[in-house]
Amino acid sequence: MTETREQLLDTAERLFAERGVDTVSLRDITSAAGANVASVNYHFGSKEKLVSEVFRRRLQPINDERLDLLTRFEQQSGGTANIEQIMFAFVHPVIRRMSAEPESGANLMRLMSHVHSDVNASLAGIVLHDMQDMIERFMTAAQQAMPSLPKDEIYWRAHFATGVMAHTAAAAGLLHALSDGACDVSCGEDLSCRLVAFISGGFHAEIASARAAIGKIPEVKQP
Amino acid sequence: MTETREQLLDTAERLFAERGVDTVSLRDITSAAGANVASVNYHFGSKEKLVSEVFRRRLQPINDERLDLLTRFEQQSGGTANIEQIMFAFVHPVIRRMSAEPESGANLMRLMSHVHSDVNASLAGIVLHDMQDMIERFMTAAQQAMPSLPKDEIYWRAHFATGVMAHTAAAAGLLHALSDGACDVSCGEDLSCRLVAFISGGFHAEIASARAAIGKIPEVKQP
DNA sequence: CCCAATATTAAGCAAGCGTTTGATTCAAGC
DNA sequence: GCTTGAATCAAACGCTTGCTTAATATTGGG
Repeated sequence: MTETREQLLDTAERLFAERGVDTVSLRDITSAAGANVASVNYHFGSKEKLVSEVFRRRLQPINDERLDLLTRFEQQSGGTANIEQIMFAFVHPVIRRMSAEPESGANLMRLMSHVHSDVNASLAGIVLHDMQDMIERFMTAAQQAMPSLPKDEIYWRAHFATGVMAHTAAAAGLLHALSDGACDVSCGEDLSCRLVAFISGGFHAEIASARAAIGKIPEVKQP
Repeated sequence: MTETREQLLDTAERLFAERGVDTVSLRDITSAAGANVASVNYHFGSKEKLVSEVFRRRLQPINDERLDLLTRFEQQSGGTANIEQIMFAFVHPVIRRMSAEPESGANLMRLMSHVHSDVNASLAGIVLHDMQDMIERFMTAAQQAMPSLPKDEIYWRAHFATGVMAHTAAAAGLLHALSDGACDVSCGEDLSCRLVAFISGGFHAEIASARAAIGKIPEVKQP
């Protein structure tokens, strides 16, 4: 029967999202899924392979949709997409899923945050391997969209952009609490555009003029 | 002797930064510190209290410096700081430490990332309590600097800004690898300004014009 | 010098971990 | 109706976890 296998994946995904990969035991998963402790090792071989499959199952369609969306923007614009379009293609496939199905979407958001923080080294290794092609594709697209920026500056800002998305995913509940419920993540396309606006604003920024706006940097007392 | 206590804090900080709080055992810490397993419970009472103290010890001076810096910017500008100054005051106390002492600085960066991702709920609870005053102070300063933005929009963008900094902290090593060493975090004030430029660019952005730049959103094939 | 307070030690506790095993159930194929 | 292979099960394996205990070592003040 393949039903138990699916049940294990669904339950593991939910628990990983709620409490993190390292703090969820096989017994937590199997008892919540109504299965035997041995079923994970029977169906997947080990806990690590289960983890890998949980992430792969969600990330693959997202990365496919990202690439698809980027390609269509490029075709639509006659070869080169602008930075807003590139970032929308990167962000929206995640946000869309999150707002379409609030409960499983929240799981996904929190799963994403585990991927982007390289705390769990083996996890990052597993997942990033699948994302490498997509990352490269988006990097060259960004370089074409912003030809005046040096390559390493592109890297920095893409890094910042990833941070915005990952953190939005990771700490959405925290923001909801801090803002007394005024901010939540249920309005998909709006949130995508809000994210894209912020990130693109960052990409268009000039360091020199920001430095000028800061002005004189005060001395601080060193303890 | 207070020497063992200090040694435990230093060692725990290093190991937490390298491998995360949950995956480091008391025996890992004590053996690396050359102390007995029981010493943690003797000096701190429990593992959780050790964790709390590790974070508090680093975050308190940073938050103090953030507030100090913001106050001086406000005095210098006659009451109201601009968004670049506010974000510099938020970001620089972290970045400065990181670049001043690369090894312990890297620890700090990765520690910060653990704080900002609310994966470990109890950890977030412990640490955020100490940060609440600082957060409130910066939120009202940001509202004064950007009076045209609605309050919840300020929340969103502050949330994004935190994400940029946290992710820069968390995955600095990852960026170093992806960019073949072109990007690293050793140039303190430069990096602070780079971060401030990106974040401030995001704060100044208009959602409507970003939405316009995206144009027609292509349909994607749903699997 | 001695005594009390502080600090460190080895040993062990119960509980939980991922994984393995060998028996049992179950649904088809001949 | 028996056989075969896949799926599930209870039980146990060896190991690590955070924490406790009771004995020992170290220290500084009277």
